[in-house]
Amino acid sequence: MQKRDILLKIYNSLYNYFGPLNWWPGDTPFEIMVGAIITQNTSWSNVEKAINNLKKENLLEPRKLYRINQEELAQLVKPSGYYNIKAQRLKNFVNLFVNDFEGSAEKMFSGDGRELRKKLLNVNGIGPETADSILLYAGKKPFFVVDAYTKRIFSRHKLISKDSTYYQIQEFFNQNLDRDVELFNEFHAQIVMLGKTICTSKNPDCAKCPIGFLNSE
DNA sequence: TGCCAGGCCGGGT
DNA sequence: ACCCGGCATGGC
Repeated sequence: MQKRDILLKIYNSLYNYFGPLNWWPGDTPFEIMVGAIITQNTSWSNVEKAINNLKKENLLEPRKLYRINQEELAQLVKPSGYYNIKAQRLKNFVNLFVNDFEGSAEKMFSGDGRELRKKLLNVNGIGPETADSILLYAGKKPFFVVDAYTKRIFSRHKLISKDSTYYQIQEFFNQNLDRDVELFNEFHAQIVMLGKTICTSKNPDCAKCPIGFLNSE
C-alpha cells in the first residue's frame, strides 16, 4: 500500500471510530489563538479554566487584552500552569495582533498564510506548532499541525522515525495528503483524541485501537 | 504519590 | 546544529 493510501485509511478509521470532533473548541478566531498559546504543553482541562477566567473578565477581545497589565493577566491564566511566561507570550502575540492588524482576524488572515507564518514565528513564545494551529484553526489556512501525539503515534507505527523534526513530520503529511483545510483540521483533532484516550504514553490499549490494522501490515 | 499534559526559549556544547 | 533545564498547575 502507498503511504498516501495508508494515511487516508488511518484518517477514515479514526473518523469512523470517534465521529466528527468539530475543532477547535473556541467561539472566535481570537479565542482560538489565545487558546493555542495557553495550551502549550498543558492539558486542555487546565486551559479551559484559564479561558473561562478571561471570559468572565470579558478579556477575550484584542484591545482589552492589549491594555491589561501582565501581572494581572498572569493571575487569570494561572490554572494553566507556566502562568508568568504565558502571560508574557500572550502579551507578545496581542501586541502583534493589535499593532500590525488592528486586532482584526480578517486583516490578519487576508493572505495565503506564508508571510503570516514568518511573522508569528518571530513572536517570542510562538513556535511552529502554535503558529500552525493559529493558521489552521483560526485562519482556515492549510497548514498541518504536528504535536507530541502525532510524533508518538506515527513513530510507534514506523511511519516516521522517532527522531524526526517538526518539519520532517509536517512534510510527510504534506506530501501524502491533499492540502485541504477540512481534512487537516479533522485529521489533527482525531490524532489528539486517539493520543488522549487510547494511544497514551503510559498504557497504550492497542486492542482497542481503531488503527490497529497497522500492526499487521 | 509521581508522572504527565495539544511547547518554546535561552544558554551551553 | 543539537541538547537540556526551566517554566507550573491540576488530574489520574
